[in-house]
Amino acid sequence: MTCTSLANADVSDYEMIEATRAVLGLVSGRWSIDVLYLLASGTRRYSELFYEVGEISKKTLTQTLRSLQRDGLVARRAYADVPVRVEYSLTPLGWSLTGPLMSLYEWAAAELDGVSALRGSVSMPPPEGHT
Amino acid sequence: MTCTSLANADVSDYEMIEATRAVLGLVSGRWSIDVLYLLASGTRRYSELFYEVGEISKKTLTQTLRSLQRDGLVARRAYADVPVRVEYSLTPLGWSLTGPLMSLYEWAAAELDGVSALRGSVSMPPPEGHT
DNA sequence: CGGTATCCAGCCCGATACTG
DNA sequence: CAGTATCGGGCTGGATACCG
Repeated sequence: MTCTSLANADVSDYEMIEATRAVLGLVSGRWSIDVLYLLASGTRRYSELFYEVGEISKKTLTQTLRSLQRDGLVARRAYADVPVRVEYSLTPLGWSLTGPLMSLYEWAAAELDGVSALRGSVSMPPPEGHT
Repeated sequence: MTCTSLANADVSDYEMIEATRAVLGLVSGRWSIDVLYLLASGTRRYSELFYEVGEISKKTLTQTLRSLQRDGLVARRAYADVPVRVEYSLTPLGWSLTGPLMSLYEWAAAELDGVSALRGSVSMPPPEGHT
């Protein structure tokens, strides 16, 4: 079976593939992770996200936000103030996803040791020559 | 800090974002997960993967394999037999990644319960609550 | 401030055909 | 069997300008 690291060996490969890929799809956007992590540290206004993410365009930030919103990971709240104010935050579902996401980070930190190998492009020192 | 769900609150947001995105990058190919899960259940020949993955093209399968290979997740082994034979398998690093990947699947199974909420890609026929 | 509209570039992926 | 070569299409994301 596939899952030696877990107990539920009764689910099909196909089901795991589909589901895993679907989850990956939720955060596959170029900036999804950035937005998720930023919102994990607190509610933000649109312009705060725009500034803090860095090089993102407004169009793409909006797209990213809408996508996360549609998937139920992020909540949008608009206030009728006169310079308009909109705040984004993580939903409970969004929060729950930070766990699995952290396990990916943990893996990187443990296996790739400091992530230095990941910056730019991943170049692993070959544990043994592959022919 | 950001990580209320974990203990290591001493790493920067930036570092987590970079690392998490890097890991995501390793498996971001359309077929990476399929290949990884398939290889997780045992070594396969090229043609076996080609058949088992389903709708993938040879070019894309090769690309996916090369990418996973470059990242150190998959090992390639060629035999000089006369109908050429090539076998692919997971490296220890590849194996170690199946854990974090499973936690993504677990999340989907727990939070999305049937994956129906996952846009378009996953078409679950009739929801006959299995628990 | 918080977006849209429009145009455009790059990348990933597929189909088909050919090769050692 | 296990690829490579070539052409092409769709989708994501960027730049800029404009709007309530």
